[in-house]
Amino acid sequence: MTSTGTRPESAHAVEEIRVYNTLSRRKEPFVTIERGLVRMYVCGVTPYDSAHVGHGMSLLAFDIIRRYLEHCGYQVRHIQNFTDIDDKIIARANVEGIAPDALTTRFIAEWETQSRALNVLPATQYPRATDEIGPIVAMVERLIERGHAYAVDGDVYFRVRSFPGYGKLSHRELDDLLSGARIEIDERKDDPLDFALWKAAKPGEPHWDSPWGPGRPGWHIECSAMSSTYLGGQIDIHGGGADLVFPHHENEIAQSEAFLGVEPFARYWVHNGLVRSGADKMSKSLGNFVRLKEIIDRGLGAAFRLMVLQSHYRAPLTYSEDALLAAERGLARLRLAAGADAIEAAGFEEESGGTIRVADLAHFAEETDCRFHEAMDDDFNAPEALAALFELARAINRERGAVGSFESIEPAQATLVALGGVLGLELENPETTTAVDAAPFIDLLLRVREDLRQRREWALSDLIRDELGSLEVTVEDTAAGATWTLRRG
RNA sequence: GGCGCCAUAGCCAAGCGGUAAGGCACGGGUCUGCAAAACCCUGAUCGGCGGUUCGAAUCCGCCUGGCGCCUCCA
Repeated sequence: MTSTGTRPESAHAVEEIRVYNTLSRRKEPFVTIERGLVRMYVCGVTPYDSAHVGHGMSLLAFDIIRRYLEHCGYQVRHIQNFTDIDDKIIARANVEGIAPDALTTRFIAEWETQSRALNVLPATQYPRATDEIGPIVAMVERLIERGHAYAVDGDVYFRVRSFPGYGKLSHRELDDLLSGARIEIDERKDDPLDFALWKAAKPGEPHWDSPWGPGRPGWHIECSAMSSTYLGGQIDIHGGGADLVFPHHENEIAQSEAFLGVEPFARYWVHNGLVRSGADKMSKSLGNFVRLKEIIDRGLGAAFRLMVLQSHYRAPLTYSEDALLAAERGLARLRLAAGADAIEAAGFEEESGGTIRVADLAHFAEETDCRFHEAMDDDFNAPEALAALFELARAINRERGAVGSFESIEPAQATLVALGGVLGLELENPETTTAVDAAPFIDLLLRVREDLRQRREWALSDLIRDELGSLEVTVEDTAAGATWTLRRG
C-alpha cells in the first residue's frame, strides 16, 4: 500500500463527514459517541427465501459506508441480524415440509455465501433472533414493568400511546396513522396501533417459554434486543432499507428508548433507497425481483457493485439488465487502467521526455484523491467519487498510450487501486473465470495463429479468432502479440 | 384518505442558488492487415406554467406524470 488514499486518523478529519439522518431529515456532522469507534446496526433479512437485488443494494450500501468509515480511521463494530422466526418462515417451512430452523439455516448460509461473493466485509457479528430469546423476554418484561406494554391472552403488546415520541422517525402523527384504516381492529388491544412484542404460539408453531406462556417474539423487538446486547445502549448508526422506516424502525425506537431511558436510541438513522424494477419497487410480494444468485453466477458481482455505486445510496436504483452490462463495461475500463499486465504485454518502449506529463498525471492523481474524499465525506456520495476515478482512469490510459512507460503511470495507478478498494472494487484482481483446463489449448491455437499472421494468412487467422469468439474467448491483437480473455455471462 | 419522495441527454445517474459530473450506447476520427481495446472529437438548459433573486436544474406556488410508506418487505 502507498500512503495515497489514506486519511489521518485525527478527529479533525473524521469530523468532516456529514451523514443524512432520517430522523432530522438533514445532513449532520458525523460525531460518534466514542471517539474512533462506530457502533453500527444494520437490519438484515428474514431468511425465508433467496436474496434478491434489493437485498444486495442494502448490503452494498452499508458495506461502502462501513469501508469508508474504516478508511477514515474508525473502528466499526458492525452488527447484522437474522430475524429467523416469523410467520413467513413458518409458512414456507410448512410448504416444504421441513422444520423452520432447517429453512432458515439454508437461507442464512446462502446469504453469507453471496455476501462473500459480492466482496462485502463480514459483519462483526451476525446474531439470530432465536438465539436471543432470553434478552428479548427480559426486555419485554421490563417494558411491562414500566407501563409501556401489557399482556393479553399470552400476547404482549407495546402501548404506543405510552411513548410520546412515537412517529418521530417516519414523521407521522398517531391520528394520521389511524386514518390509514388499514389496520385490523383487535378489541383486545388498547389501541389499534399497538404492536406485538410477543406472540402466543399457535398449535404446531415453534415456541419458547415465557412469563406469558409459550410463544415467540414479534417482529421489531428482536432488533432492539440484539442491538442492546451487542452494542450496548445508544448506538451511532442504525441502518436498513427505506421500507423499514415504518413501522419497523419507528417501533424499534419506541421499544429501545422506552427500555433504555436514553434518547436517541440511534444517533444517525440511515436508509438506503429501494431498487426499482422499471417503475415499481422490486419486491417479493410484487414478484418482480431478480435473485442475487443469478448475478453472482454470471460473474457480474463486481459489476453489480459498480452499478450500485453509480447512484447515490439514498436514491432509488433502477435495475435493468442493460444498466448491469453497462456497469460491467465501465468496470473493465477501470481495471484496464489499474492493471499492469497490459502495459507489460504491450512492451512499449521507454521514452524520454515524459517528465512533464508524468508530473501532470501525478498531480491529477492527487486532485482525484481530494475530490474522492470530498465526495465521500458528503453523505457518502459514491457516484461523485466514482466519477473522479473514471476520469483518473482515462488520464492513465491516455498517458500510457502517449508515453508508454510503466513508471510514469504507476503512482496514478496506485491511487486508482487504493481508492477503488475503499469502495470495495478490486481493480487489480479481476474475477476472471480462468479456464485452467482450456488455457493450454487456447495458447496453442494462438501460437499457430501468430504464425499464420506472420505469413499474412488473414482468412484463416480471422477464422480462429472468430471461432474462439463464439466460444466465449475474446482474442485481441496488440503490438506485442495476441491476448485472450474469457468472457463471462 | 394521511405522510413523504421523485421527474436532468437514447439508457443509467451526480449536481440542490452562480451559468449542467460520470458511466453505457450512438456518430466521426487516431491506431490496426482487419477487428477488438484504448485515446480524441461530438450531444441536454434540467416535466410544464408562474414567482423570488443581479442570477435557479437548484428556493416558493400551481399543474402534469410517476413512485414509496401507512399491511410482510433491504
